[in-house]
Amino acid sequence: MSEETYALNLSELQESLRERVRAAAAEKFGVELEQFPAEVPPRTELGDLAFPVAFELAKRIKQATGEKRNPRAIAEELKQVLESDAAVARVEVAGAGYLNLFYDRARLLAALSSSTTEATAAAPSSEDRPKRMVEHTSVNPNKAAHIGHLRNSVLGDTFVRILRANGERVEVHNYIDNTGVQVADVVVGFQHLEGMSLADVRALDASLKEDYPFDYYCWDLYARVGLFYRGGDPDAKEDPERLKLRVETLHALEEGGNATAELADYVATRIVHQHLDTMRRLGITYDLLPRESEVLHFLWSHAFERMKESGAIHFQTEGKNRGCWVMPMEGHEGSEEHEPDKVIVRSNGTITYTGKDIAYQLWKLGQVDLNFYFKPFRTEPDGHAVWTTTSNKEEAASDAPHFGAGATVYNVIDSRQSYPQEVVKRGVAAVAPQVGEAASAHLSYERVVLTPAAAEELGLELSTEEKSRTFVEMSGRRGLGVKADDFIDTLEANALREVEGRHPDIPDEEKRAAAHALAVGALRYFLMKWTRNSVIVFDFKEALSTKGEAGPYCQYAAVRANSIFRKLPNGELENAQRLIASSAAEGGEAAESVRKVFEGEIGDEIWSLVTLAARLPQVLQQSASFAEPSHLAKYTFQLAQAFNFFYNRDENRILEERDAVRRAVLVYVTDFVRTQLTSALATLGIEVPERM
RNA sequence: GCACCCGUAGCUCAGUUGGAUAGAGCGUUUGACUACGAAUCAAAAGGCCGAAGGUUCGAGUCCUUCCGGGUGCACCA
Repeated sequence: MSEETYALNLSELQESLRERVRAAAAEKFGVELEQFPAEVPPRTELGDLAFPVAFELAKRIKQATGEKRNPRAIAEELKQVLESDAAVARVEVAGAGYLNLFYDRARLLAALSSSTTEATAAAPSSEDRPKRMVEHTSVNPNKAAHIGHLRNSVLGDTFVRILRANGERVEVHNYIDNTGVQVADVVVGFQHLEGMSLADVRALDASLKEDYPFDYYCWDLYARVGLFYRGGDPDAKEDPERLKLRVETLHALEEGGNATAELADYVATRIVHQHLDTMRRLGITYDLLPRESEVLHFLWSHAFERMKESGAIHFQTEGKNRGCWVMPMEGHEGSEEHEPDKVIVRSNGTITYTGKDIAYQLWKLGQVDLNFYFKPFRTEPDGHAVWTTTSNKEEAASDAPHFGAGATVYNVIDSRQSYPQEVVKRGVAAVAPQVGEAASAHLSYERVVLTPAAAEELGLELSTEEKSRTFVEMSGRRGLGVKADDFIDTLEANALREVEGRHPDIPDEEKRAAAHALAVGALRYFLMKWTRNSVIVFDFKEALSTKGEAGPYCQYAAVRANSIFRKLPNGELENAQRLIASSAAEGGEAAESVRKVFEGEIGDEIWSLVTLAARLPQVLQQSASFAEPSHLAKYTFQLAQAFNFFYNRDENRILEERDAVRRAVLVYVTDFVRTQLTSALATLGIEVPERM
């Protein structure tokens, strides 16, 4: 390696160059720069890095001294400072005063490989790091998961992977509302519509076929209950008399220790397992499943005390909220119909959803001393243990991990809950000012809706009003939605057909594995390519596509790169790595011959591919700080696209390249790109199959 | 009424914390497979970035107003 140790990756190099600019600005112009941007020029010909800092300096100098200086002249002075860095080959002053830096391509190329292996070797997250709590999925355990739920889970899981890729310590929660209205409704269905006992439901469950499992059964049953409440007319209002069944059932669930609660527990637990099965197909797992029943029984009273002590809530003795414990929401306007205060405990003594949420959030942040009892829920095939909470002390495992006590909390919840989430954040801050609002983040996202065409494909009869709209909302009550398992099945079947056609000779097991990887790639990419606050209008044709901006496109680029290495003689990659490293270390002619490969139009193209691939750590960092996984998805696609462009050039055909140095560079670059691409895809939860 | 989100190519969307000539995919038209894999690539066409002001050396990006769409503002969960 080089005799001088300089930055190993681009962001470190960039930071050290920025430091040089900062120092030079202070020394030469007496200006202290705080934050100033460094950017990637729009085209490689313009350089690898640009500092549009001369404009800012000209302004600051004028402010300080009244002296008017030309930005170009300022840039010229900074130019020399930057050129003295060994990693910088040259600097150009462009346009009105841009400082454009060109890296020493031979040197940087050699430095990149070592930084990559370090960056992609799944940075171990040390125990003493602050813990990031991510809650996602949290699907009501009363029916099969649909595509809208998948957006939540994939978003949450991808964010978890991004945090981990940044070396963060993460704990993943999937909150289980096992005593809520939605579970109660399905119980009403079993008990009152079908006259079933727990034993009957168990027997039914055991008798159901694979293509119509329990969660699908409940999906339909739930829709029937919705219809039942409306007296059989989907457009009618809910009948208060029939709704009494719901209230009674809900009451029994909260009470516990009765047949209705037992039935509910069976339904909820059974469906949680099915949800976990569904999510596991996409590579999604959890550390802890906190259940509402335990939040109510164990956590609430302690959290309630803290809320009262801290003055975050107070008892209302008059007005509309008389008899309630409320939290004032300052800055939120009240009106005739809307009180500015938020009710936490109702006048009948029951707790609102928001109240429970604040309690749970306080626990996540280590602000409630009490701990739950934990027991193992199940172990995934890869050995990952999933835990849950329990009210039964006897069941409690003594070797449970230390859950809770996180430094920050990210809740993946759709944007309609922005206001309740705001209340939770403020509530936590009111109870625990030292934690404040900054510890709570709402990862809000827009929902998945259906095109009218997609809704009709699902067999729904649309009203003329709905047909004229651009989209139709999914509705559990109407039983309208694209079931997650159905959709994954379709994706896998389509992919299997394609693989079958291309590689009829490979073993069936490999075909199925490839089809699965492609289905996951298509689905996860499809759900991740949009920014969080963009509504996904689900269209079958688009969601099933594997062409263009899609997961399989990215996988295909990696597969093609890998297949080159299958055909390369043993040891050629290692030789290429040695050659690049030694040429950079020795300099002189050896380095010159490497530089020559990067000259000209094609050289620029190859170099731009290298710098794009090298940007992965920055993209990961940015995706984490903006909490926006779609940035990573977009980047991954761009990298795949850039590789395909490189790959399709006749001049870049590695196996036919005769020039030893050029061939070594091509091998080295291709290896670097496939490593970064594979790493980016892995962070998106997408695997690269051997063949596809 | 109040708060938040969105308005960019025919369609669906990006646009890197204010930077250089606003980009992709789909769709349309044309071309490239006895292959380092065509789930690919090349090329063409397509734009008053909702409107009007303002701040700035510089605005799709920031501020104000307006227009048009979405979502919240429960003692529901």
